[in-house]
Amino acid sequence: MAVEPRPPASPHDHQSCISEALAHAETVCQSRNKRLTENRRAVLELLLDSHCALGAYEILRRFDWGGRAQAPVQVYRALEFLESMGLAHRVASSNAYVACYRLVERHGAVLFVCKACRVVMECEEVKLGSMMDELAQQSGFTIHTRLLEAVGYCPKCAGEAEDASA
Amino acid sequence: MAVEPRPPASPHDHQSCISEALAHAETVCQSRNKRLTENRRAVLELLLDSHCALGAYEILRRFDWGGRAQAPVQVYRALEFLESMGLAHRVASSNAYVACYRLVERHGAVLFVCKACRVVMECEEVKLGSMMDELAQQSGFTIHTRLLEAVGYCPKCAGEAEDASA
DNA sequence: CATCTAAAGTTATAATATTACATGTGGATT
DNA sequence: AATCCACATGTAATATTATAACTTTAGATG
Repeated sequence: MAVEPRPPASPHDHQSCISEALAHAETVCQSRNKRLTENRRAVLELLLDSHCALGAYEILRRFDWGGRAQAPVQVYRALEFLESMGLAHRVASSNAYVACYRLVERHGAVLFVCKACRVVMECEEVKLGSMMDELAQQSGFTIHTRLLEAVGYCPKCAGEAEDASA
Repeated sequence: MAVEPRPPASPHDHQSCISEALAHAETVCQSRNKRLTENRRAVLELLLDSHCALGAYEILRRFDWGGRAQAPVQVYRALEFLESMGLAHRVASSNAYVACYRLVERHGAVLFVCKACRVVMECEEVKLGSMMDELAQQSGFTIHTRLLEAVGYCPKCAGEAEDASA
């Protein structure tokens, strides 16, 4: 259960990080016989751009509507699709959405959400997930989806908070 | 990390379960020098009544306003207070709120939320919590709050789903 | 009683999400 | 190519969830 190799707070080749994620998205969709349409792709790109949790209406505002009316429902539809493909995650603690940069199909995730800059760091949830399954089994509960989040400060923002108080 | 001794799906003495929780609430508030006012207590009682996740507006509708205007903000204020005291939890997966029946101060929780009947079963999160802490530490993240939920079917509703399909 | 603070009251509005129905589009089938 | 179908999009309206700003009240304390 190691931390992902590409923590957003540290420097990385963001362009290739994005293009790899997009290529992966294409693959995932093809393999499941779904279409990564223009809208869906555009929303994914918007999300991929920032490593941050964005609200649906923030996406809506940034979206290039090309003359069409701004329609929340379009954004939500794209998000729902991306989630179902494992290409984005809902950040329940802040009613927001974040792109997934991991090139892994069908996975759960632990999300570490920074209160200050909204960056989201994603980790594997294999061990945590199976522990929850165990707990569930003990009580006869049937799990469909798991939600694992922590809210706090990313390394960068934690450091800045320290500086300010010093 | 055993399942709580009072799983809501199984029969229990609900009256004493409620009154114990209320007594505990009084104690907690006193020990922290906070007031469990009428409003706060009334919202807590509403929640305690059902073992279920209720939306804020559901609480608002069930609330006895005694001639006053129905005000969402009052409900949210009470909920915020109860949460801060560890007497209720926000159910992030469904934007709802549930009473806490555990007589333990200042605790995290794993919530198992039934999609069908909305019952919430709460477990300790000690082990899961410390695993998350470990993960966080590895990546330099500072955790303030954790969110651990599973959505699925409680034993009762899972059974019914089986019956229906049989 | 004067004063201070936490809580409640009131009104308005912001932010998030969904429903319903019409229209378009790409791919398979004939 | 014409037809059909499933899926995706377009559009409008509305439901649901949450907060902001400001006033008034109630409880504690000197």
